[in-house]
Amino acid sequence: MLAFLLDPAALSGPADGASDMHPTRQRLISVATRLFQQRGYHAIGLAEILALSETPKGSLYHHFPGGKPELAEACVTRIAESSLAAIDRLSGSGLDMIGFLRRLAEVTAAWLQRTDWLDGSLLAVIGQEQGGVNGPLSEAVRIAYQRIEMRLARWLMAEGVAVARARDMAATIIAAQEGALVLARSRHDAAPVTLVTDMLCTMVDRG
Amino acid sequence: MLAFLLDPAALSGPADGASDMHPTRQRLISVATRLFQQRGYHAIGLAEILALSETPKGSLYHHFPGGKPELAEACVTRIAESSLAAIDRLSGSGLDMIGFLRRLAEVTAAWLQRTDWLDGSLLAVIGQEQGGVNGPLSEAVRIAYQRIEMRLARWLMAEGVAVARARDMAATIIAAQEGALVLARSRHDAAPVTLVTDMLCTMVDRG
DNA sequence: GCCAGCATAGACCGACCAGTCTAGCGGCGA
DNA sequence: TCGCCGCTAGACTGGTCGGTCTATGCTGGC
Repeated sequence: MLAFLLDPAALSGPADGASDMHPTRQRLISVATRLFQQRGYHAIGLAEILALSETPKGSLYHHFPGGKPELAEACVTRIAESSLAAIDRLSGSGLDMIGFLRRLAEVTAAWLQRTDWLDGSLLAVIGQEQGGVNGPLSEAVRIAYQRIEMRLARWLMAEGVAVARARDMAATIIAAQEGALVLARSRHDAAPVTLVTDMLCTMVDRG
Repeated sequence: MLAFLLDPAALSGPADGASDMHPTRQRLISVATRLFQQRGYHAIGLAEILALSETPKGSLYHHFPGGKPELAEACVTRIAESSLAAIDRLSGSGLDMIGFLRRLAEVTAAWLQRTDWLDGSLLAVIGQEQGGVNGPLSEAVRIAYQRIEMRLARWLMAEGVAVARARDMAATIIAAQEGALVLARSRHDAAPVTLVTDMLCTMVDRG
């Protein structure tokens, strides 16, 4: 979910401990992530990824022998790690829970508008497309959500929320944000993000 | 969103005023809806739809001259109309708002488990895949969400909610439910649906 | 300078895609 | 009985898909 804190700029930011990654690999993941999160996994052909990233096909299969699925998996993992880093950044910035949620809504709304509603949640779109299919890709999405949820819960616990409740609240926050994103993109209107955030704030407020 | 009240059985139920529709057309929409909501628009080939519905290609293009996009549009519209009918049915059954949300959660959880997490929200997956693309298909999704939201808001108003607040609450309910569905499918666990419903109930309770 | 390897480069392939087209079925009105 | 027409039927096509393969840089260690 915090996935949508990310824009292409953030993707190549220092938050990702990926400076040691081969530039071609990095470029492929970056371009593929953007395309996948805009139109999903199946709608994007390798040709488009290769053209936009100015990479020949041979390089793709050198860095990702598993082809398209492996590349998508790398994108999912990358999004997860960037999200974890974003949570850590916020948790170290002195914001309380309400402040965090408000800030998240601001960033999300700005991102949606800036990308002209083109970008969406990579995890949501790939997760939905893979559906019940039990492949490594849907497994990667599941793990990504789980990791984000746990990190979020850990922070909520540090803010004084009880253990069991923290897990539940984290899942609720992620679900509500993802849904708001779906609706906001369809309507070309950031209002759902704000509305959902209001609700989350009262939830957090009451414990 | 109430989209997910629907399973294949419900789709061919009497709730749809489509008894006058040509059986082939009906069969195509029914099968295509199920496939699309499981794996999205682009992952499903016509061959699969035709095989499962035992329909030759000529018939598809007879009933849907616009081809795959027109078929998908019909699926979206059908989902919207079934959702409206479902809302009307519930609003006439004497349930209060909390009762409605609880019932929705029950039905959704049961549906997810029964379909082994294969089925998802047609509107969400197609909306995400189409992204910012301004085609008739994404427009159909937008309109579907809008119609569902308005019908839901109308009912909330009948339950005593103020006009402006009803619209906001309706959007929030849809967003939260859609997000819960995304997370639940990925985790193969209906808990997010319950969690989100708890939050929605307190929202509705406080007005 | 030379070799070894990683990495680039893109021609090429069979499979599959959505969509077109012609042919034929079957029931109903004249 | 005949002809019409809504509908079925599926062969066929051009294009695109993901993936493979061979050839060619390019560069750091010797």
